[in-house]
Amino acid sequence: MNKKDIVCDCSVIHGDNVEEVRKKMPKEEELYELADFFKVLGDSTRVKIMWALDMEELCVCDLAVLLNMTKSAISHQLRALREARLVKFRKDGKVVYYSLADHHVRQVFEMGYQHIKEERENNNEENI
Amino acid sequence: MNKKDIVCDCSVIHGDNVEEVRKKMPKEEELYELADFFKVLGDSTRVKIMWALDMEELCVCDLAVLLNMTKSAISHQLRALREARLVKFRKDGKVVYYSLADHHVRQVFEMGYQHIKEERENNNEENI
DNA sequence: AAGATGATTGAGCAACTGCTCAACTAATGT
DNA sequence: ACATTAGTTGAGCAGTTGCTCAATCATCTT
Repeated sequence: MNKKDIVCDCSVIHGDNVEEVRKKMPKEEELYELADFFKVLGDSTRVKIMWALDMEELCVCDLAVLLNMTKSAISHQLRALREARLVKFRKDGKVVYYSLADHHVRQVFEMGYQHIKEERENNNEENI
Repeated sequence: MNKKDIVCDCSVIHGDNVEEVRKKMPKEEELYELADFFKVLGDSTRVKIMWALDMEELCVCDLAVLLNMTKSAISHQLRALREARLVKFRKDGKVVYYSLADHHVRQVFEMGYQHIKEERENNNEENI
């Protein structure tokens, strides 16, 4: 009955709420996947790459020049983006062209951008 | 004129595209902020907390019980969420109640969830 | 005032991340 | 065949992150 006191050093305060939420929560596995999805977007280099690819299909070299980084560094990050299925690529001779995998991602992306934009505006007012 | 060969060891392949993209890119500062925003969501514990708070206002203790973690661990993560302005809180006596700060966040959240759901379905087909 | 409890905090440690460097593959051109 | 160039990869290192533990704060109860 006392499934609470395994780790937490407190008496249950709102047991009913907790149980209700527990029932409605998505599967552990899905939440991990969701966190991983955001984790991939949670790096400034990858954000820049994604933003660039949102505008134009580009090769590794282009991205390296654009972001002033080595091809190696870019390639490592592209790997993460590939594995997360956020970008796709095509080969043409020696050159590998990358582009966004998915319109969905762009939406999440732009919504996040909108959010921080609004945050900025709210901070600038600073008096309500 | 040769702003390219600072770091990258390759001749510019699509210089025009690169310059075009460079012009259109948001400010460095904003991209960092955007990455930080996603970084905060990019952890399974924080995702769980956010998901729980999306359903119900909860206190630290509730969250600790729900996720079977110490109050300390939860509190540390709530701090990150607070600083990123993703959650807000109110105090009632000793108890601190947390809830989502913003409807925006929920949207990003749910869109991300939808994305990984679709990914899963596509993977299950595996033959087109 | 003293004790109990919810919550926060800082130090410290193990695990993870992002870059560099060097080695490598693959395709092109001579 | 050889050199060149676009891209990938693995090891290694510095910096970051998420948890634990102990101490502390804040509020309620007695």
